[in-house]
Amino acid sequence: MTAPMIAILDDEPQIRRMLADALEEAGLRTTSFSRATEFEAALKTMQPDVCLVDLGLPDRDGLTLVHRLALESGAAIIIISGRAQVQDRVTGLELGADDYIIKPFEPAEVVARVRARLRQPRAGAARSEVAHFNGWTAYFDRYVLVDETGEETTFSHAEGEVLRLFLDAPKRLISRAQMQESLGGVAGESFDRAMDVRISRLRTKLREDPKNPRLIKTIYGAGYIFLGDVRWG
Amino acid sequence: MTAPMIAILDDEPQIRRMLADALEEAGLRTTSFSRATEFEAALKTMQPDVCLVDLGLPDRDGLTLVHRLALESGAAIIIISGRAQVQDRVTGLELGADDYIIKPFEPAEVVARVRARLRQPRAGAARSEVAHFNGWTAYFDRYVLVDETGEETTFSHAEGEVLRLFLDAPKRLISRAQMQESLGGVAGESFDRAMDVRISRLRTKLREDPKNPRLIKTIYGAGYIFLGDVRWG
DNA sequence: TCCGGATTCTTACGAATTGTAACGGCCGGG
DNA sequence: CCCGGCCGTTACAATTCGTAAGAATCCGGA
Repeated sequence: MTAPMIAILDDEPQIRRMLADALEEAGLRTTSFSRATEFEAALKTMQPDVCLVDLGLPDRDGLTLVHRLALESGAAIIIISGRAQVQDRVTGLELGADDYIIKPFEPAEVVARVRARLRQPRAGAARSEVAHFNGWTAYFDRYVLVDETGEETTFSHAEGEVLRLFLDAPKRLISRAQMQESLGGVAGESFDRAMDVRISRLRTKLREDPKNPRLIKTIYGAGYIFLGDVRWG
Repeated sequence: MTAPMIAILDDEPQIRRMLADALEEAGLRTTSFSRATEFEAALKTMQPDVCLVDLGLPDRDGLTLVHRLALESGAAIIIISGRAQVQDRVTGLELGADDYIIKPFEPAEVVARVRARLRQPRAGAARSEVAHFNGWTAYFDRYVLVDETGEETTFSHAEGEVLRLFLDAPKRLISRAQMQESLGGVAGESFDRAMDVRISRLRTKLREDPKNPRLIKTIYGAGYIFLGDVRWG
């Protein structure tokens, strides 16, 4: 497991230095850029986990850059800026930044905020279509489920939706309402039964013992919990 | 598609109001709490997407609460605090908060920061909920109770609520009133009987001798005491 | 010690929730 | 047009859990 990579974009050398020192001391890797063009070129080959971006760049409008980053890269974005107005902060965040730090800043706080970003699972990082859990492997692109002996079963689209929901939030209660929402059903009505059936079918494919389900657990009156150690990729 | 739910915890009514107004105007749902105990009780049934937590609470240490939240709930946590020292911010963030806003704040910025949190996919906080006591092991995530010989019994959600209450406060008197509150029952009514039944069923699963209960002791006219050496984890 | 009222325990029952088998409509490929 | 898989619906079984009711227990006062 290599250390997370933090990209720094700032035109003032001493600020780059200060940030890089603090972050590296915290056990993170860094790369610094002084101009947006360099930075963008580097992004084609590099995938940083967090980008620290100064808004006051000479060669490009910082906010546009932030917006593009937010849309295209999977990295978390932290703006570092001398512009302290509330309106600046709001627009920065609305354009997709994850945090906004005002100059002058304390390196320790920057490190803490970077760490907070690293705790989040990365969003855009091209989500894998393969998940492993408790001896099973699910290939969502092929709609195939493989058990530990290598035997294959296919699952349908509807079953896959439910399975993905579980694998995205393992060991957490998923309420019926949440499930309906995710599965695009209209509340109330007899859609409840449809959901039950989906889950029932999925349980069958996972060879669950009806009396003692190990993976998909029902919480009466509340929802479901998927117990399983999930690893994507 | 229901709007995301934001939980607000602050002891000052006017701040709660200000936050709730701003967030609701932005199309989000809110629930407010003035005390940590209320808040924690509500979390058992509710799953907010973001929690706004004031650190200066009268009835509990805010940082401890934040730490527990970060470990156990999947929600994003934003601290709102009057304490403006860098050190405060760093420890808050290190303990698991996702953001740290200093009072006095601009509602617009809070909304923008909440939105930034909502853009992230929720992390799957897999808390291991295991407690050992007197030869028994309770797995709350699996709703399973294992005795010293390894034999398994499942317990229901309602039973689990009671058991958790006991394990959280061993060797302490738990009054009926407290129990009703924690179990979400409305006072008065005939909910008393329901509680009796829950405890009765739990006693059966724990193989208590009705004449001589070793674990769940009744204090006539007062409540119950759970005797048992509890170790979590 | 004995008695009576209050409190708590347990059993039985029924309403609500959830599981699953069976049926039938829909759709795409021969 | 037929066939087969997918998927929602229906119907009925199984589980959970609150309520009612009677039994058991506790405690203070005679």
